[in-house]
Parts: sequence; C-alpha cells; structure tokens
Amino acid sequence: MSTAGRGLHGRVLDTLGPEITAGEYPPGSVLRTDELAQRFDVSRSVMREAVRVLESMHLVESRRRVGVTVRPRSEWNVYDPQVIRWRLAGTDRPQQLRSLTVLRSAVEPVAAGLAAKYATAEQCAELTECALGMVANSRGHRLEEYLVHDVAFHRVILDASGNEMFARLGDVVAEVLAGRTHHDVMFDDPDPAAVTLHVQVAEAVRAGDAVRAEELTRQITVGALQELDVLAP
Amino acid sequence: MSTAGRGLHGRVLDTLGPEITAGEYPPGSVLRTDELAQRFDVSRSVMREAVRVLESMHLVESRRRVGVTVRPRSEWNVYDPQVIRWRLAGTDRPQQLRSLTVLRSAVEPVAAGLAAKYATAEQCAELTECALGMVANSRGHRLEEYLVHDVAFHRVILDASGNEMFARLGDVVAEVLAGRTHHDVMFDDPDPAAVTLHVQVAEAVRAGDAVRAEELTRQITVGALQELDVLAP
DNA sequence: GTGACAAATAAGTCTGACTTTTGTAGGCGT
DNA sequence: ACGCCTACAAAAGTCAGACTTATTTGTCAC
Repeated sequence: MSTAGRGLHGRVLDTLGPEITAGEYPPGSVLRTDELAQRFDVSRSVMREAVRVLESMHLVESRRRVGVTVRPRSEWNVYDPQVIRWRLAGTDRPQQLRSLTVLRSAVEPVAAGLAAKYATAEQCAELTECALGMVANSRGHRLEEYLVHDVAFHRVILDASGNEMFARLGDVVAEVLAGRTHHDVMFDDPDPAAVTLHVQVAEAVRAGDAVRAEELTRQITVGALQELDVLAP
Repeated sequence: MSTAGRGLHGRVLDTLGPEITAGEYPPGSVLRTDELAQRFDVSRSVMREAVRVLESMHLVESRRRVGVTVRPRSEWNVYDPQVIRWRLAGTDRPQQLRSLTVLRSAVEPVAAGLAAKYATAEQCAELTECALGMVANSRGHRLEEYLVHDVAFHRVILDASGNEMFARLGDVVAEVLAGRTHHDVMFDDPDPAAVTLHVQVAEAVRAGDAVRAEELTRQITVGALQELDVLAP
C-alpha cells in the first residue's frame, strides 16, 4: 500500500522518515550521514540518496561542516503524500487528520461545484453508482463495502472538477476516510443523513446545479468536521 | 529566490526539472543515468541523487534494466513548491496559474473565516497595516510596493487560520501574485474594488465576523478568476 | 575587543569494481 | 504456430576508498 521501499534507500526512508515526522528529533537536531549509514548498515552513497529525498521534502537541510539538521515543522512539505502517510502513521496523526479535514472542507465543495459544470456523462453515471453503493451498504455493519464506495465517490468528484490539483487530493481523502473507518471510532453504521447528502450531490451534479452541489457538499464536510470535534475536542 | 542549486545535483535539477515539467520528454520516455551523467558532466553518484529527488516528486520512476521513465503529468506531486516553480517558469505556466487560482478560490475564503476566529491581536494589527499599505500604493504606478503589501496580507490570513496546510500555501500565493504583476498583463493601477475588499476583510477579521470575512474573501478570489478568464479564455 | 590566519570537520565529489534484477531473444519440444 | 524454458545482456543498484571543498571554530597577534 505504501511506497514500499524499492531499493535500500527506500527502506532507510521507511524508518527514518516516520521518526522525523513523529518529532523524535526536535527541530535543529543534527544528524551525521556517516553515523546514519552505520546505523542502517548501508553505504554512504545510499544514505546520501535518502538524505536528498528528505531534503527535497524540506524535512532536513544538509550543510557542510555542520551535518543534516532537522527543519521545523512549519517548513515541511506537508502536501507530500509520503509525508502525509508518515504523519498519519505516527504521533502527529490527530493534528494531521484535523488539517486534512479542514482542507477537505475548503476544497471539496468548490470541486463539487466545478464537477456540476464539467462532469462528463460517464462521470455522472459513475457518481450515481457510487451513491447507490453507499446506500446499499449503509446498514448491517458493511463498513468496508461502504468505505469503498465512499472513497470512489469523492475521487470522482475531485477528478470531475477538471482541476489537476484537486484531483491529486483523491489519495489523501481516501486515507482520511479509511482512517476514520479503521483507526478511529466509527459508529456501527454510517450517519444516514450523510448518505442522503451524497445521493443528493450526485443528483445535483447530474443536473448541472453547481450552487446546490457546492452547498450540499459543504454540509458533508461540516459533518466531517463536527465528527472530528466530538472525537478530539 | 529559487532553491538555488546548492551542490552539483541541485544544478542538474535546475535544468532537468524544468525540462521534464515542460513536457520535453513525453510520458513514458526513458532516460539513462549514465547518459544524463555524461550530458551534465557529473559523476553517476551525483546523477543518482538528482534522479532520487525527481523520483520523490513522482516526476520519474527508476526501474532496473529499463531506465528512468518519465511519469504522466497526472501522477506528479503538483503541490511540491519546486514543481510549481518549474511549471510556472515553463510552458505549463498558464495551466499552472489557473490551477493555483482555482485552489486559492477554494482555500482562501475558508482560511479567512478561520482567521476571523483565531487571529491574534498582533495578526489583526498586521492585517490592517497591510491593507493600509495597499491603499497607500493603489494609485500612481506603485505596483511593486502594492505587491509587497498584497502578498503580506494574504500570508497573514493563511497563517492566522491556524491550519498548517493553509499556511504552507503562502509561498504559492506569493508567486501567483508576483506573476500577475510581473509577467502577465497588469493594469497601471490595481482594481479599486479589490483594494476596498481587502480593507473590509481586515475589518471583518478584526471584528471576529467569520461569515463576512469568508464572503468578502470569496469576492476577492472570484475577481482573480475573472481576471484570469479575461487573459486566457 | 577585533581582525586575520590556521586547523579541524563533515559534507561533497569522483572513480572503479562488483551485484542484482529483469526484459528479451533464442532454442526446444509439442 | 504456439507456448515454455533457459541464457544472455543491459541497466540500475550497491559498495569502498580516496580525495576536494566549504565552513566553523579556535588561536594568536595587534
């Protein structure tokens, strides 16, 4: 599911990345390439490649005669899917989940409005299909099946918006939704009101009613925010 | 201003990155590290580090016995500031500018609403100061001075939202605004209505009126979208 | 205290040899 | 003709060692 450490440097990142994003090395901490290479039992070339990747994510900065210093959280590339995954897997999970949900509340309504304008007939059909799938699995502890359709629904909306940057948030939304189902408290069955809203959004998009699609989606995201407030006050 | 090629691999990226994002190598194209190393006159180690960075941005994929293949645009990490800069500097500029402006139209209103809730007294003061600076430079061809305050204004809003992911869009917004002033057609003086809106947003945030701050900011971003439609239909 | 100079240090770079994976081509039998 | 298996080759991946360069820090003279 994850990037899967293809190559040695990837395996190094799989443990070093989460350590850094979890805050195990406070900002300003200094790591030395040689020591890291020894610790992970890899050559310096491999270690350097790993450091370069971390550097490109703005997690660390490498300077001569100083070492590899950890940058403050405020400078991280928090939109990097890899960084997001690392943070979701570690101690930063609650804050990361909140940030992402707020981001969703900003982006998804606008995306839905655009989808109402630009969605193809095929996308409309797919959307309706997803909504029906959600309805069909909204009762009887079918959380896994429900999740699949929920994720697909939001992916279609983001894709249909026609905005490449919105579309790229599909993976992120997928992980937020999956996280809600698997890790966090989830009621036995999804909120019926939310299910209805999804169906209505599909209708609005199909009808080309941008204002309505946007407003309905806003209600969905407001619900997600409230859900979060209940769990983590 | 840019990342500035610290180190040899950085200098390689400064030319190879823009080439890829400009679409000079169509998706599926295969590059070989040895050839690239020769072309840029660097050692393979350095070239490998550069490839690793491109790989972490999902611009390319490196596979044994095949080479370094360019990935389709739909898989790029389009939120990576470096990728954004490369695209803004190349042939992708119009599309990138549109994507970012649409993203702004989604994020900034919500950010302003949150800022109205969470902004500190200091941030409110800073905001008012920026708005005043915009007014003061809104006439008489003082585009540069105006730009400085405009950028600062939006940065404060995004920071004051309290959402780390919104805050990280400050640099992006800065480059969009700078691009509008420098590269694209810009009227001799900024739109007076936009200036007024900024002042009103500052007031609304200070007053803690989230709904009003959001709505006013939405008007600002709608203006930015219309501006774009005029330039690139 | 200030300035210049010297030493120490860690990243940066290059090279060459070796390993591992994997796509492809060729041979074989059915 | 078709499928399967093997052998080869190509390219990335890895490693070790020697060398370079920038930057900090400490020292000494003034």
